[in-house]
Amino acid sequence: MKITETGIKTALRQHGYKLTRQRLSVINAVISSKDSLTPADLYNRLNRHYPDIGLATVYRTLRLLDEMGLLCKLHTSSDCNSCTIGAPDRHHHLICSGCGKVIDFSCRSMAEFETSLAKETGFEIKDHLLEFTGYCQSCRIDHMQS
Amino acid sequence: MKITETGIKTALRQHGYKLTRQRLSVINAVISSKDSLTPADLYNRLNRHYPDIGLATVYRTLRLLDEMGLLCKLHTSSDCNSCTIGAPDRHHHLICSGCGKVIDFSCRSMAEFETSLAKETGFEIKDHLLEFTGYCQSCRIDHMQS
DNA sequence: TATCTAATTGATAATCCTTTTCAATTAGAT
DNA sequence: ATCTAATTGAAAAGGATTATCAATTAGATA
Repeated sequence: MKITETGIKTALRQHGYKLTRQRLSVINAVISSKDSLTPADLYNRLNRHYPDIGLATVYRTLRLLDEMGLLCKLHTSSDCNSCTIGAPDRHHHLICSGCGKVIDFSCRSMAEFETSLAKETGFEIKDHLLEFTGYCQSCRIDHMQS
Repeated sequence: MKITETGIKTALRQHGYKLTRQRLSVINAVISSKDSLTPADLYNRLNRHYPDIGLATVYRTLRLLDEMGLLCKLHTSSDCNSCTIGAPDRHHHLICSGCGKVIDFSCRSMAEFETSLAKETGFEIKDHLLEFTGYCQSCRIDHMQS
């Protein structure tokens, strides 16, 4: 299920949070980005068109999204605080080491794997995090040419 | 392949690093712990028996282990800086949300899955990170009793 | 629409966590 | 035993995140 601006607005209202200009601009920046963003990335990007936004508000809005289960944090080798929009309870990402692009993928066999792993180990699995890193198609070509 | 104190000593020598009391104590603390430890955890634990060790040395030793490819960082929901000994290039962990215990597991089918995913998406996969969180066998029992 | 109130904001200070600096110490070569 | 460069601990510096607080504002109410 894709998360839209409308969906997030609804979620904010349902949680009793106000729809402010600042929150909406942060949310739109996260939604419209193809790659993952750190709080500082977001702040810099927003500042170009909206010079008065505060860094604290960026952090606060991200925390809000996180609380509502609409933010997904990535954990690449270099950075653990960048994020994308998305339900964080099941992470399935391809992250390009070249350009930072994030590709979601679905994995039907994961549930099955989880079940057999739980049976083997006696572990009650509640969540998982699965991220592949490497080079996306266009970055592979760039690599070959250089 | 299990990583031992002897193995790490050899690695230090091969990289031209000196075998100091401080390094060995940090390394032993990481090796002997069943759950993952943050730098501060390590520092506090070491301080009990070795009051003069500096926090900076703990950080420096962890970085050294990381450089040599002997440290594996975990990324649980609450914390991204705890670590265990182990090759970090292929993460396969079960992490107990109750007691923090970390269980390694092997996954034969992952390579196969990786191949088909690469074919589907054109992505050249270099690394992955896979962590399951939940409750280990003994914590499940604790939960039921309480 | 005007008014009201509590939530929200930006700026700044405070609080982490981590790295750097530097003089003193020490491992390991000779 | 001596020497030298690596290593150390303490403290300062740096960076990221959170808390504080007066001013502003969203959204409810009349």
